Order: sequence, then structure tokens, then C-alpha cells
Amino acid sequence: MTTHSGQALARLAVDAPLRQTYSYLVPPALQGVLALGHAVSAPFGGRSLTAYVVGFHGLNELDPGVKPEKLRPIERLIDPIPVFDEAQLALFRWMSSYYHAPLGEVISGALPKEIKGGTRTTHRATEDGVEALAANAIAGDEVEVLREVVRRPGLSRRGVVRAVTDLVAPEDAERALDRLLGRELVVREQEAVGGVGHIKRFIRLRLRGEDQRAALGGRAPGARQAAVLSFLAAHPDGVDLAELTTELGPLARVAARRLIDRGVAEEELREARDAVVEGELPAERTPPTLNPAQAEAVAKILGPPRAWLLRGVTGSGKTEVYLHAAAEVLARGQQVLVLVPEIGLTPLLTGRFRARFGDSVAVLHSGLSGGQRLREWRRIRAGEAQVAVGARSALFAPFQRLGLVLVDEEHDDSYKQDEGVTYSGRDMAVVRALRAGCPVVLGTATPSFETWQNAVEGRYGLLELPERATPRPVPVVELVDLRRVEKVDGRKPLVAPEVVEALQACFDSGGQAIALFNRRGYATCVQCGDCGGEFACPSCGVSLVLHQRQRTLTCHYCGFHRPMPEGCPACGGALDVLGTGTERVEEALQTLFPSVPIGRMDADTTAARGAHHRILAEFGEGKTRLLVGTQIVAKGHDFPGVQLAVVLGADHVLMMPDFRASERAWALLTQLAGRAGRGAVAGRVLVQTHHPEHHVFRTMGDPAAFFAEEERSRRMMRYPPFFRLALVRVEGADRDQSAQAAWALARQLRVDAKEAGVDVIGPAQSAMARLVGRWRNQIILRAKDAGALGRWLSRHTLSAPRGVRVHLDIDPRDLM
DNA sequence: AGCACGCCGACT
DNA sequence: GTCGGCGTGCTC
Repeated sequence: MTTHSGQALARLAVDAPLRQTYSYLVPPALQGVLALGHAVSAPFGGRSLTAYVVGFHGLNELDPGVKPEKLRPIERLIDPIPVFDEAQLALFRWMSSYYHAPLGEVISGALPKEIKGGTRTTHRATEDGVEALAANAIAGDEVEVLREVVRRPGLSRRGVVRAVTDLVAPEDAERALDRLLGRELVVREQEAVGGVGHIKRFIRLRLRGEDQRAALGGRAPGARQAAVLSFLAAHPDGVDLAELTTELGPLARVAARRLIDRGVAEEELREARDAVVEGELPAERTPPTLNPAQAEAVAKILGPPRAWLLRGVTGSGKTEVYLHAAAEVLARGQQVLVLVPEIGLTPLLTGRFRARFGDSVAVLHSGLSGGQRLREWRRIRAGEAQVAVGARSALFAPFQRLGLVLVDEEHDDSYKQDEGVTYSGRDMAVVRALRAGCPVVLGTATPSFETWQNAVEGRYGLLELPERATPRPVPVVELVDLRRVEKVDGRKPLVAPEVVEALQACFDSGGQAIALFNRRGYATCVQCGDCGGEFACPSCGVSLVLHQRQRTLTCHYCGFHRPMPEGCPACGGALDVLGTGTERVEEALQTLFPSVPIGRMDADTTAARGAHHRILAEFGEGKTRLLVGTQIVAKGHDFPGVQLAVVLGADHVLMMPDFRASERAWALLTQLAGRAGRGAVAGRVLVQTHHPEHHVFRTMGDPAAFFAEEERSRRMMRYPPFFRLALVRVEGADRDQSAQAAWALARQLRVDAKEAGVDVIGPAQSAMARLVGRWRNQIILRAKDAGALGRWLSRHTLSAPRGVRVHLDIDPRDLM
């Protein structure tokens, strides 16, 4: 490890939305220890923040205007081992510049959140405070707040507010706490939080029966506590607190805390030694022999390093290409990074890497608890794992001898980070690989247009796996024109007669079928038949979706929900249930085929842990014979028993007001069509649509044909991949203020846009005009190439008045 | 982003 | 008279 004791000052990138880096003194305790890549805690303004060492320099190299007497020393190391090296820092700097994002935020977003636990602000009552409480010298909300702080010192601000939440409204509690702080009855302290990741908090039931009732004060526990109690009773060995939270929701933590306070349950810190990866390791098989196309692909990948598009349908043996290339790279003593869209959807790929390479595979994904993820990350940093399989953020795995990067299902939208620095995980994987001088493979059956174009223009090499490893006839696609379907009882049936027939024939011959309907819930809109009143989300303005199973009306954007009322709250009239979702489709299909067991797979049925796997397993084993669901049914699983795939509703995808709508629909349909067919029997694919003439349907399965059709409109409309976009989103709670800020910003941007070759489009209200209570406006920026757009953007500061937020999204996935 | 310091209305 | 609102400006 290189240290820099000769240099007096460290340059830090602070985890705050600030573009500069800051110079700090290296305290004596850290001299000779502090190194590039260390995460530290540093005083910043009135508080203490996580920051990262990005360089060292002498006193004579201070930024102009910084007086030496203003320099403050670094407080402490957060982790004794640096969290990134020089090569990774170079990538972070590249990202910072490309995405116009502060370096500290880029670094923060690239590390497991747990690493920067850093400091926590806690609250403690002073002696004056304790006396004042005892002497009844205070009044109002302050009494409750102070009592809580005295009883449980060490709570965070949020913790205090939550602790009194039954008695005091959150805003009042905050204000009371501030008054107590002002009068110095309560003081704040900084507590260092570290060492997360190898220690787990477990909670276990201590009292049962009569003792328990007595400890709870004789009265029956509330619903939340009762839920926690029964969960604990079912797990006598104790439950990981994190697991309790994922099972029962965040409030379970509060209830559990209460139970511990009352002595009903006890807490225990345990070292986490359980296997991080769930599921058993399948027996190690001898790697199968590659077919000629696969062998050629592997040979090319292992040749001179470059980016490759690996095109192959489901079952064409992409995974075997990955595994062979990875094995070769590992044999050379190098490391392999495997990115997957969402690990929950790709247990097969993860499983096959684990089966082939065993414990040298680390898995990084959101389904792990924070501590688990950090442990896997540390295994990589320590050199114990040579392969990392994970979602987007795994691309920052701390490998030092990277030899190969694989991006599976590269077209998937989930590679785009949607919060904070909105980077494209797929693009950054390419950047990281090429910077490290190693090959990168983008694998998919349905490439994104950008990647396709990169291959067409020769920037990426193209590898095609032309056929299925076990040959199977290409499915036949038939369109059902919904405009010609006869109405029954005044409305069009959900399932057209020929689709019913096809399903019946499929079931009669013992086959299985998949039905796609790309909307969740039961009905998209509930309306009063008398007064026309509708139910809209109070913070997003969109129509609430009826979820019949839970009898709730739910907002699909922010999660707001309310019970489904019996009648119209305004006039008492009967409610009409309009539009369709997967729940209703399932119901309709069950009515049509009463004896066929149906499984439904969508975000609602797969929310619980393991549910996804269970639904697929039941279908795989034939326990269910029809699988109904949203686009999730089109992803990544090969079921040999499926003879028929029907698309009951995907027109919404096609008709979305977005330039990538056709591309998404094409990928979805092509992926789904790949699910149909068994052995030597050609599968059937039936698509119900109002737009049978659309080129998406003519070009299913054929990217060259689809993109040839798509090219004309993309060029004409000046959209990617022929132009580059950036989206400036301006949002605020106040509608007019947000709009005015957007107009002002657009005016400012237009001043020098033209001569830089940049189009400034808008502002306009976003397609989702209001989201989670914020009114959204947007400005689209467009240029022929990324360089011109980037250079011009770096000359501008995107500022807005207080209360309005501006967010810059480079290469947006959609313009909604 | 926070958190300071700074200047104007409704309360003891 | 002060407490406390939240408008500008800085953080090595």
C-alpha cells in the first residue's frame, strides 16, 4: 500500500453535491497510514461527513483563495483498508465528468452503502435536562421528547421523532427537539458507526405465556407487536433483525425494540457465518463441449480485448460461452465480472457460475442484507473471490486484475441507475473493461439499438450464435386483430375467440401456455357510475388501480393506497370498474378454463421472498399449466412444456409516449416468443393487438429487420442512437414555481446552445406531470455526439431557486 | 445537501 | 421586548 507521509495535505472528495474537492490536514495518528482510496470522516461546515482520499499535496499547492489557517484535520478512518485503487478512481473521475456529477457522489454510489456508515448523530439529555424533567420545569411536546431522550440516550433525530410518534406529530416533535437543543437540555453527539458486515443483530423471544402478558402490562399487544411476537415464536433460535424488517416491514423494528425494552425479547449480536448465497450448489458437471459457433465466440472474446455484442436466442448457449471464457480468464489468474439485470430473475445464471467456479464466486445484489452484501464485497477486496455476479452496482467490484466483463441481457432497462448519479451500468461496464484492457461481452437475444448500431458501425465486434444449442423450430407468430373481434354483451372480450381456441387446443394436447398482459392489478380505473367521480393519487394525480385481492386502490408510481370503498364517497353511487390488469385476466382465464391450474406472476405476486422462484417452480413441474403475468413472464426461463404463448395485452407498451416504445415492445415480444415451442414441435405465438400493421410484429426475432424499420424514424426525429440526449428535469412541490424555473433554465441554456450544435427542446411538462407530490417539467438537450454535448454542458451550471430541484440525466432511457 | 448567519411578524 | 420564521451563502 502506498502511503504519502511526505505530503502534508490530503485531497478529499466529500459525499455531498459539491463539485470541488477539499484539502485537509493529515492528523499525526494517520501519518504514514492514510492512503489513496481511504474512506474517512471529516469535519465539513457544521457537521462531519464521509469523504474519500483522492490525492495528496503540499501546502504550496493549496487551491487559490484557501487560507492555510482554515485547514482542518481529518477525523478518523472509516475502514482501515482503502475502498478503491488508482484505476477505479480514474473510472470514478471519468464518470464524474461524463455524467456531470460530483466525484464524492459518484464514489459513494459505487460503494456498498454500509461502508460509509461513518458517523451518526445521536442525542443525549444533559444534567440540566434530566433535572428539568424531574422538576416538571418544561411543558408541552417537549416533555414527551425529553422523556424519550432521557430514557433511551443514543437515538438519532429520526429515532427520537419515531419514538414519540404515538403522542406527538412528527413536525411538532422535531420542533420540540430543536427547542430542547437550543436550551441545552439535550445535546448532540457524534457516534462512529463501523464494523458493519460481520456482525448481525438477532432478536429472540425471552418470555412466553403468562410472563409475557405480565411484562406487556397485562393488556393485549397491538397488531404490529402481535405480528412480531408470532414471528419470533415461530423462530425459537432467533431472527436476524434485518430479516424481520424485510418480512414484516420497517415498523416491525420499532415494535421489536419495544419488546426488547419490556424484556419480552432479547437482542444478541452474532457473527454472521451463514452462506451468503441461498440454495444448494448443484453438483459440478464436466463442462459440455462447445458447438462451432460457441467455440468461435470464445476464441474471439479471448483474442485482442474489445467490446463484443453476443447475439443469441434463449437456449442458444450464451451461458456456456460466458463460462468457457471466464474459466480461461480465471486460469490466467485474472478476475471476472458478470452483470445481470436483476439477480432475482437470473438465479439460473448465478447458479451455473457457482456450480462451475464454487466459492470463488461472490454474489452482489439487492436481495442480500446490507451486511451480507458488504461481506461479499470484502471477500472481493481481500482477493478471496475471483468472480463477481451481480446487478448494476456490482460493476464497481474492487477487482485489481480484471480480465473479463460480461453483461447479460444488455438491453434491459434496469441497467440504468434511476437515483442519484443516473449512470448506465452497461455503458460503464464497457468503459471499465476497456480502460482495464480487457474484453467485455454484451449478451442478449434482443440488442438495444445503441449496441446494435455500435456493432453495425464496427465499434463493437459481433458474435452470433445462430441457432439453439438443441435445435428447435422457430415459433410461428399469428396476429389477432382486436378491431375485428365481435363484441359480446356490448364489450369486447378480454380473450379473442381464436385465442381461446388455441389455448383449449394446447391444454387438450397436454401442453402448457404463457399469457402476457402488461398491466398489474385488477382494473386500471374505478369510476362512479352516477357522478363520474374518479379516484386519483393525491400525490401523483394518476388514476388509482384496483387490486381486488387486497381490496385496495393503489398508485403504481408512489405506492399510495386506500381501501376500496363500497360506493362513491361523494354521492353514494355504484362504482364502475374499468380497464384491465393481470388479476382480472387471471380471473377471466380461470372462468374460461375452470379445470386448468393457473399461476400468476407480476410485481404483486412476487413481492414476497422466494415467491418468484415458487411460481416458476410450480410451472416448471407442471403443477400449473398456464402462467399469466406482466413482462416478467418473458424473461430468462426456458420451459420445455410450453407450446403456446399468447399476448393478451401489450399495446400499452407499444403506444407509450416515448421514443423507445417500439424497441421495448419488440424486445418483449421477441423474448416471449422465444418461450414457445417444445422439442421438435414448433411453438405458436398469438398476439392480440389493435395495431397489427405495426412493424414490431413483422420483425419479431429479427433485429436487423426491426432496426432497419426503426432507423428511418429515429434519424428523422433525431433520436438515439443517431443523436445523443440529455434530460434536464426540473421539479418542485409548487407547480408554477417549477414551471417558471424550467422556463428560466431553458432561456439560459439557449444562449449559446446553437453555436455548440446543441438543440434545447422545451421546457414541457413531463409525461408523468406530478410524481410523489412534485410537479415535473423537463428540457431535452440533443446533439450529434456525446463530446459536443458534454463540453457544452460543462460550461453551464444548472441552478434553480430554493424548493426546486434540477436533475441532469445523461443518455436517458426514456423521456417520461 | 445541511447548517450557519441574518433580518422581519406574533407571542410571553 | 424575544422567539422563531425561513431567505442567502459557505463548507478545506
